[in-house]
Amino acid sequence: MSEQKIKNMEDFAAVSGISRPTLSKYFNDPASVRSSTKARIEAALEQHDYRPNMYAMNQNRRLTRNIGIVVPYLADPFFAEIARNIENLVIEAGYRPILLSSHGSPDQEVENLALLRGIKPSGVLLAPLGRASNVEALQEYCSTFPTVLFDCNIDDLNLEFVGHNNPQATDIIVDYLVRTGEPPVFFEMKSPTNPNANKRRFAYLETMERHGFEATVHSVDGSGWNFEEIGYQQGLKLISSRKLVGNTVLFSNDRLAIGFLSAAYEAGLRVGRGSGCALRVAGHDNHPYSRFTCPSLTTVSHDYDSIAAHSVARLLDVVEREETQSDGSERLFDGKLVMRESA
Amino acid sequence: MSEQKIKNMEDFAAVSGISRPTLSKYFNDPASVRSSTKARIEAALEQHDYRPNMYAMNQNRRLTRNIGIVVPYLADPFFAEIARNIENLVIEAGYRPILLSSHGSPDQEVENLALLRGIKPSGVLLAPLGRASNVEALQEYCSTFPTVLFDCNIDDLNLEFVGHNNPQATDIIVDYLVRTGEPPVFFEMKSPTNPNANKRRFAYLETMERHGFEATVHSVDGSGWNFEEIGYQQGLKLISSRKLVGNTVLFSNDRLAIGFLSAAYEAGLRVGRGSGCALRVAGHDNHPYSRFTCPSLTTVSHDYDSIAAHSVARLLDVVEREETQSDGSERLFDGKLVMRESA
DNA sequence: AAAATAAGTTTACGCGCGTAATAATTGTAG
DNA sequence: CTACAATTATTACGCGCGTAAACTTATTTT
Repeated sequence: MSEQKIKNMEDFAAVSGISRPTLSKYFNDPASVRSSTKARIEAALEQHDYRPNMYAMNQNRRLTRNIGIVVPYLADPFFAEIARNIENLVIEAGYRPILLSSHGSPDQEVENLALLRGIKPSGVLLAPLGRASNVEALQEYCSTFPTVLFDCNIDDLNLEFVGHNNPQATDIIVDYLVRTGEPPVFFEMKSPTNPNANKRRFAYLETMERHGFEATVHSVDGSGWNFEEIGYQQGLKLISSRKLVGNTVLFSNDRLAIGFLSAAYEAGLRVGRGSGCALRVAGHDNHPYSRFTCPSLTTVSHDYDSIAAHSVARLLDVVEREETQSDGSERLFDGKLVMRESA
Repeated sequence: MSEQKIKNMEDFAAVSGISRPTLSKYFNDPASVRSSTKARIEAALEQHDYRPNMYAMNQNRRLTRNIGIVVPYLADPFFAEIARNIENLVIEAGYRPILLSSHGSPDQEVENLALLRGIKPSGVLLAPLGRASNVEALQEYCSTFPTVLFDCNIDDLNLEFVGHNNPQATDIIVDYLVRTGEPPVFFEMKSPTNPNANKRRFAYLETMERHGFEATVHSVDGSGWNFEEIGYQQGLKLISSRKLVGNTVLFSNDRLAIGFLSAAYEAGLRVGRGSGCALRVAGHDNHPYSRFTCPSLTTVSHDYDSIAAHSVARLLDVVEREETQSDGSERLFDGKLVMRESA
């Protein structure tokens, strides 16, 4: 490694014997130069350790190769996992992911998009908060760059969406519960931010009707993103007041179920499929921690891989082929039943 | 909102009636201009919606006001929580956080620092992987910008560090366990990446010796970041082979304990403080999910708030006052005992 | 009110790289 | 070996903003 200080592309052009415009081309897209010169450049790069100034680079480029990823709440392992998958796919495709969390706050969500706009991203993958989102503001920003929504759709935005097939997922878990015992009651938060919860309730009601069973919905109080706490507190309340109907509970998501299982344990209620059990519990999402609850949680999994892969693929299609962005089209992936011990 | 297109600071200077250099000063630091002009600028901003081009801005600035935050594994809620706290503090201080996860990979860790170097951050808060880290590479990069280490120290880097007081934390949890029942055995991974685990084992051995008890360490197989899985699998193995010594187990971290509790439940082993219980379990970290285990997990909490606040404060001290970075100084915050039901 | 100080304006240049235009070179096909 | 196409080199300009210097205006001090 030679010790001359290479502070810009001009210097590097000098020591590498390659003209600056060609270097510029190379850094923009290594495949765009002849393979022999590519080799020469890369040899020189190993010797001299130069990296183009990112700010100067992106100032005049139309394609920054930055991809924004915005999730509603990164401290939720569910989103952390999806984000991790998406990040890797974005990197593999030769782009640079920029991961932002809205921390459950609509203002932060808008802030994140504002930041992204300043960064002139090639595209953005957005999992919106949902009903809490500031739709007008999002619309404003999302019109600035190619955007694909994932996990949670907002119809008014009229953007491409890829997500989970909530009706189908609800179907298979309800079917399973019905086949193996009593029909389930449904446990949800009264006013969930995420519209998936509503879709699941609708699907539950519909499926129950089709089966000819009476549906029961427990809509509990609580707001925010501390779902386990809500499941725990409201679960305790429901159990101690003996208002819980039936012996099978389907939760609107795994995190509520995780909290509830903790409450059931504390209340001495045995949960599971066995004969000695008072209650069966099932969830939605296949949350990373649902394997380790007591008992392990029967749930229905998102097709994480497909959702991540398809979101990224669709966005890059729009970005690379400069496709006109199709409006409001939806692509849903089926859930898979995950049978564990809780139901 | 007027509809003239304002595409750069010059245009905005024209419509706002303020000279471009003054605007530049304002955007660099709003407090650096007279309050009357600040008001005029902000009034104009509401009318015309202009934001300076971030790339052009940062190209020639020495202080980009970007703060890099690198954590080893963001899908771990423990780090997600710390990162969230730190992000908020950084924003409050008027800086822009850029959160990156190393996803458990030393290469990714180096990649992250390389990316940050390209972004010319004002400073970086780094929670390294630990023993797996590529120390030489980190050293190379961290000499480029002010860096404060948190959560996990690497002595060779000789950087400022703020973290958890592992010896003290181990002391209080062992003390508590000893006071309330049998002395604990220690459960850990055989070759943990995180040096905190080693510090905790040392502290355990020392504390046990001081108490005059015989120490027992179960060092189980397993690598990677899927700690719950390791705690579960190895826990099952230990339980079924009846090799578990004593009736009280202290885990090197909560995630292992969470997995183990799942195994114990499955094996029909009742965990807790009560008379009908076969086993007491305690952890380290006060992981966000430790409240919701069955039974809830007795553990010792990091002083999250202080660690986050102090890391940020120290970094900004160095950044703003251009202090020479003190070498290798350590600041540790005491843990707090969290008594729950598992021990 | 005059002097001293602080803040803003004008002017001008540079940052590092994108990119267009033209000339020179290389590689390939006939 | 010649003719052609595909790359690369040269040259030159612009992007949007930071910033320095000299000057002018507004505010504070005495």
